[in-house]
Order: sequence, then structure tokens, then C-alpha cells
Amino acid sequence: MIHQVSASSPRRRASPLRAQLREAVARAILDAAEAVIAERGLPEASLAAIAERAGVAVGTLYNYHRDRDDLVRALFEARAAEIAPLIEATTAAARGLPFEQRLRRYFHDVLAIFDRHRRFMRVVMEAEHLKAPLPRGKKKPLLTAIVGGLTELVEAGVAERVLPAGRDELLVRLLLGNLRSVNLLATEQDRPCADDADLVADLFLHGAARRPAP
Amino acid sequence: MIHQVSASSPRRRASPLRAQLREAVARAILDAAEAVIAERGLPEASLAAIAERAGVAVGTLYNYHRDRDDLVRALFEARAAEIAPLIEATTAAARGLPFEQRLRRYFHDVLAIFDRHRRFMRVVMEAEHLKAPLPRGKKKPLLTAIVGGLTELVEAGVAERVLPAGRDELLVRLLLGNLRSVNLLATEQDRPCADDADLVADLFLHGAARRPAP
Amino acid sequence: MIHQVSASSPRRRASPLRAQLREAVARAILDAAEAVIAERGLPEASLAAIAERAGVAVGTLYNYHRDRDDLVRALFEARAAEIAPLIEATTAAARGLPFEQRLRRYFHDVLAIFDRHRRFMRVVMEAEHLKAPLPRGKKKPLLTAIVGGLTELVEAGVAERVLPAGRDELLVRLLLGNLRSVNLLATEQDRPCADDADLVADLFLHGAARRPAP
Amino acid sequence: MIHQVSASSPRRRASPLRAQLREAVARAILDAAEAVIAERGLPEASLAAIAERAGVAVGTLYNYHRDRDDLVRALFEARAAEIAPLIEATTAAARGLPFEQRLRRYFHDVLAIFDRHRRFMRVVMEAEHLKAPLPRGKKKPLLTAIVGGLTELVEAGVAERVLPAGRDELLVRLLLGNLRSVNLLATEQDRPCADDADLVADLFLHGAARRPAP
DNA sequence: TATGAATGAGCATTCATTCAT
DNA sequence: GATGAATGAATGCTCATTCAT
Repeated sequence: MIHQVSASSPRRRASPLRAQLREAVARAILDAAEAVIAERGLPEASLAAIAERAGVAVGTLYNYHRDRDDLVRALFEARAAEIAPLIEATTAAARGLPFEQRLRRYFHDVLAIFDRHRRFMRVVMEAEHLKAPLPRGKKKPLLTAIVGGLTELVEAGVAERVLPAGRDELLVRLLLGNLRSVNLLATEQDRPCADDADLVADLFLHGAARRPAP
Repeated sequence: MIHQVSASSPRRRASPLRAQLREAVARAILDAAEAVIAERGLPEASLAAIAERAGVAVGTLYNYHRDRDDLVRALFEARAAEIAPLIEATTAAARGLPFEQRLRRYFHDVLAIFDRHRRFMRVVMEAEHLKAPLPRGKKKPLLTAIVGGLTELVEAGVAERVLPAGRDELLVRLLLGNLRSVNLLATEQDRPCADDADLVADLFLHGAARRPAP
Repeated sequence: MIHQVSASSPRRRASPLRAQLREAVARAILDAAEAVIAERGLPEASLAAIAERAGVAVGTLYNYHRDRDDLVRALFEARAAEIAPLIEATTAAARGLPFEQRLRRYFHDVLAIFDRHRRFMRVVMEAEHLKAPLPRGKKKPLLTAIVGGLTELVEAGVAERVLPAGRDELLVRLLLGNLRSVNLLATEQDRPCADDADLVADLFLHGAARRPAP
Repeated sequence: MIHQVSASSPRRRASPLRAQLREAVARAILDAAEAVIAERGLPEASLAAIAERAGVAVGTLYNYHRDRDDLVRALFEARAAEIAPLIEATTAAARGLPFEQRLRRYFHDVLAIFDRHRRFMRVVMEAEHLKAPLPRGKKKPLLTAIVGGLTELVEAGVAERVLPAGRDELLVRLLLGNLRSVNLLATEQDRPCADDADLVADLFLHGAARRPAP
């Protein structure tokens, strides 16, 4: 039993077709898992439903994943492997900018990424806090990337003396919460998150209150 | 089988004792449900565990609730019945104040209420978004109260021309998200939410950015 | 979940009926397990088959036993608890007799016990050697009792200088094998084992060979 | 799909190489099956494990055997084809000797054969009685050979008036049981069976009891 | 009304078997 | 012929729900 999900190297050069097929099925399974989880929520996502959605038999799932936990973890890891680099690239791209621009840029880019992966990001954001959403051991790698970017951002803000010192953790959490709120609302309303990036960044920087003209 | 959850009116004047007893058992069940859900998370909270915690037999749960969904809903409703008035009182108390004070006051009072009901509020906040935490149809009544208060607040801000118009829904969601972030972080760190009320209100009003001295 | 199989003490004096019923179901389950195992062999004995045979639902099995292993172990223990004392009584009853009588007596009595519990003894004797017939941990208590009796017997024979010294283990195994052979053959032919007791004892003591008349 | 198990005649004279290869694979499969069964026991021996051990794909097993039952049966038949002649040769070699020598000789030679095929004989002896170790219909051919030899032996003994008449079947079973006991004990203790041949033959002939010196 | 045993549909998982390549 | 992924029936087990006492 081999559990090589994204293995691009077939055992023999002779059958790249096999490998391609395998790859396709593997992808179909993860896509189905994502869809079912997005629809029913993680604990209600049964393997039967996932298999049906993927158009394969239940047993086939076990040709690709050791068990249910492994399937879920593989989904999160596969998406993380795809998305986390984008997040990190965004973090890197914003680095060096003055804080305000940096925040604005980061928010905009991250929310744009959310838009391109909306269904999965919804799952991640919903699972953000859950008791035991993912099987023990593996951590949520995508959240880690996002939180990492936010932490760096906040630290930069503090270093520039734009943000108050000593409340880093709370600030990071509030920013994460803002991303979450925007994502969930936009998903509900079926419109892009990125539209709200500027508003939210502004709000975070300067507050909602309009200062009366002097 | 009678399902009078929060019925405070005994069936007969003749046996207030029996009614009292029933009330006590009903309360024990909801308390147990709250405890088990807080500990294991909603989907892992089995009726067996709840019954054991409540010190009753499983069958007894069905004398008080039609099914599991109904029990959960009853819990949320009961707590809502207890907490929502406090929220509404807070909403009312803040009414009439100038917006900034009003927001500050509202946040402080609401977070203080969170502190007094921390265990349950954590459950509520975790379940905030969940796919099917509550049976379809019934809405989460406590969230409704909070969102109601926030909506009124935002509308007042817009009316006073302190908040930007046309983005009410997003602003409400962001405020709710802030409350959520503060609650979850404080719960994790096992310290009161209310401590953060001023900071968060300030942040929302004036932003994180310190304006350089002119 | 209470797994009190042979518990004769109901939780309340008030419902001896409940307890009686429970006892009856527990017995029915073990009887069914015994029958199915005897028919299909241990590894092929599915819980579904056992439940059907017992006239209960699958879930009911789990009200009496933690899992399949536990059910099987319970069967073996219950029967052992019933039969082992008989074996031990036999061992004790034979104690003190001169070796030849002692052996004869022991064989006869043990085979008579086999006859009264034929179906189960067949299962035990079949499982005698199996790789992992019983779940880890618990040992086969009935075989232990029998082997214990045989060991004592052999030791007595050696002490009386009737049996050769130094080959105790082999002698015990051969005796056990003889009991097994007799049991399986008699079961196949659907006739009592005890009939063969004298022959087998004689054979063991004096051999099959008839000495020619001098 | 051709299921010529022990076919030593290639389909074409033209490609003895191919036939040789086929033969080699067939042997590898049976060897693997024997090893896995010896290690895990018959019911736990999965085709996946056998295929892996044999170094072939699961599907290949089905090019050599109709199904799992057929594979197991083929193993038993192949080994029987190898061992049964040895047993029969032993039977023949002993034929004509006076009964006592004949028995002694037979036991010794058979146990020596057991030693040379210990792993498989253990499997056979363990499976001796099992409910459904082999698919219905087919008999265990090796046991048949052994039992045949024992039957002839017993009949000779009866004819010579050394053994009591009328209990042939039981005597055969007891002898078989003795072989079994010796085999299992020796395997457990990892020492040769043949060492015990004389003792067991003696025991069977003259009994365990030492006659007091006159 | 309280009890807790009985129920059975539903779930994750295994594995002999099939079949396109 | 060899391969190994796909299949799906069968298994052990859980748990919300029912119901006789």
C-alpha cells in the first residue's frame, strides 16, 4: 500500500499514464473532501460522501490515505503547500515598505489569495479555533503562515513606533479576526474579499471614527 | 411526554414541589450539556456523557427534550434568555451617549458579561460560524442579541456621521470579530476579557497607528 | 456502560426482574457465541452472526461486552468458571489414590466433564494451539486447570517411581493430546468420550501391546 | 487464465524457459504462502502479505490460483506431493517388520520427516481439526497419507494380535495425537521431534508405567 | 416520571477479487 | 503474463433514539 499523494515519480518510466491517472484520482479525492467538508463541516464529512463526490469507491480512498485522519491532513497539507508559499511571498513582498503601506499591501494580497481559494479558506477559517479539528500531531500549517506574516507585520509596526508595544499577541489576533470576518462575510455574500482590504486596513490603522473637520 | 423547557408555570398549583423538581432536573441537564460541550466540543458531546454528568439516565433527557438537536437548542436558548437581557440592558444603557463613549461603554459591558459567562460564551463564539451546529431553522438567539446591539451602535455612529455610511454590515462583523478574538484569546490565557475593552474600542475608533506628535 | 456479565447483584433491590432479564440476555449471548464459534471456528465467528443467533441486535452485544475480544474472553472465562472447579474437584478427588487408580479416575472424570460440556470443550481443544485464538493478556484458564491436574498427576507418578523421571513436560503433553484425540473423535461420532476413558488410561499405563500369555 | 499449479509440462516445447520461469514464480508464491501462514496463522494470512513476500503483485496470484482457497489448497497439495511419498516410502519400508519394530521404525522416520519440514508440518498439525481451514470438498492430502500409514500399522498390529481389535479408529487417532503433541512441543522448544520417537513408541507399546522388578 | 437495556442505521476500515494497461 | 489501482461487501463499533418496566 503506497500513500504517495503528490508523488510525481512513477515507479517505472514505462507507465507515465498510470501515474497521471493516479494523480488525477488523488486530486479528485482531495477536491471532493474539500467540497464535502465545506458543505457539511469537518465532523460531518463522511468517507462515503467524499468517495461518492469523488466518483470512486470507498475502498479507493484507502489506496491513497491510511485512514480518515490522514485524508483530512493530506487535504490541509496539500492546500497549505499550494497557498502557504503565496502567503509567504506576500509577506516577503511587503517587507521593507513603510508600515502603513506594508499593512495595506499585505491585507490586499492576502485577501486576494483568499479569493482565489475561497472554499478552502472558509474551511480553514471556520476550523480556526476548533477543539480537535485536525488529528493530533500535525499543526495547521496554513494558519501558521498567516499568523507568521501578521506577527512580522505587527513587530515591524511596533519597531517603527507606529503600533503600541507590548500587545503584539492581541494585535495579531485582532488582525486575524479581521481577515476571518471579511472572509466569512464575503463568502456568505458571494463576493470578493479583496474589495474590503483597503477599508479594513484603514480601519485598523486609523479607526472607524471620522475626525471632524477642524 | 411534555417538553416544557423553561416553563416556570407548574401544571398544577397543587404540586409546586414537583414543578420545582422538574425545574431542577432541567437545569442540571442544561448545565451538564454546557460543561460537556465546553470540554469536548459540540460534535463530540454525546448524550451518554451529558446524562452521566447530569446524574440522570439517558432516557430522562428525552423527557425534557425531543432529541439531541432540541437539547442543544434549548441550552442555547436558556442561556440566551439569561444573557440576552443583560446584553440588551447594556445596549439600552449606552443608548443616548455620544458615539465614542457609547462604543466604549458597550464593549466594556459586553466583555464583562462575557467574563461572567465565559464557558458558555466560548462555546457560542466557537460555534459562531459552524455549518450545522444548530438544527436548521432555529437561529442562535444570543448572537442575535449581540449583533442587534452592535447594529444599533453602528447605525448610531453612522447617524452621528462618525462612522462611514453604507458599510454597516461589514462594520458589525468586524466588531463581532473583535469581540470573538478578545474572548478566545482571554479564555486561552485564562484572564478577563474586559481588560482589553478599552484597547479594542480605541483601536476600532482611532486605529492602531499612533499619530506622530505634530 | 456496565459490563457486568455474571453480576448477580442488581443496582437496586427494587428491580430483580431487570437483573434477571439482563442475566438471561447475557447467557443467551454467550450461548450464541459458543454455538457460532463451534460451528464456524473462532475467526469466522462474526458479531452479526452471534447477535442473530442470540436473537438480539448487534448493539446489544456492546451493552454486555466492551468489544469482540472481550466477548470471546468472557465466554471462555464464564465456561472456565463453571468447568474449572469441576476439573479441580476431580484433581482433588483423585489425590491420594495409588497412581494407577488415580490416573484412571482422573481420565474418567475429566472425560465425563467433557461430555457434559462437549460443544465448548471441542472449541477449547481446537483452539489449544492456535496462533492468537484469545486476545492478548488473558490466558486460557480452562486449559490451565486441565494441564495443572495432569502435571500433578504426572508428578505423583514420578514420585511413586511408576513414571520415568525427567520427561514430565512431554508426558503431560501426551496425556493432553490423548484427551484431545478422544474428545474430537467422540464429538465427530457423536458419542460420549467417557466410554474411552479406561481404554486410554490403560493404553497410557501399560501400552497397546498385549503381552503374549507366558 | 491458466491454473496449472504443478504443471511441469510447458505448453510448448518451444519455450522451456518460459515454463521454467512460470514454475519459479509458482514456487515462490507457495513458499511465501507457507511462510506467511506459519507466521500469522491461516486466517490472518492475507493475499497482500503473501504477494509481497513472494515479490509479485497481488494480481499475479490470480494468474496461478483461482482464488485464496485455491492458493491454500495448492500449497497443501504441493507440500503433500513432496512429503506424502516420503511418508509412503516410510510406510512401505516398515512393512513386513514385526509390529513392535515396525511401529518404532515408522514413528522414527515420520518424526524425522517432520523435522525436515518442520514449518509446514506445524501448520498442518495446527490446522488438523479446524472448522474451515480448507475449502469444503478438498481433503487434507498429507494428513490422509499419515493417517493411511497409521491405519495400516494398526491393522497389522491387530492382525498380529498385539493390538486389541475393534478400536482401530481410536488407536489411529491416539497415534496421530501423539505425533501432533510431539511436533508442537518440539517446535515450541525448537528442538528435533525425532529425539522423542523411541520414548513415544515405547510409551504406546508398553505404557508409561514401569513394572516393578519381579 | 425515571430508568437503562435494546435497537439499528451509520461510520471507518479491511481485504479478496477484478480488470484495464 | 505481470501489474497494482479500483471495487464493494463485510466487519467491528458508536450512538441517538425507543420503550417496557
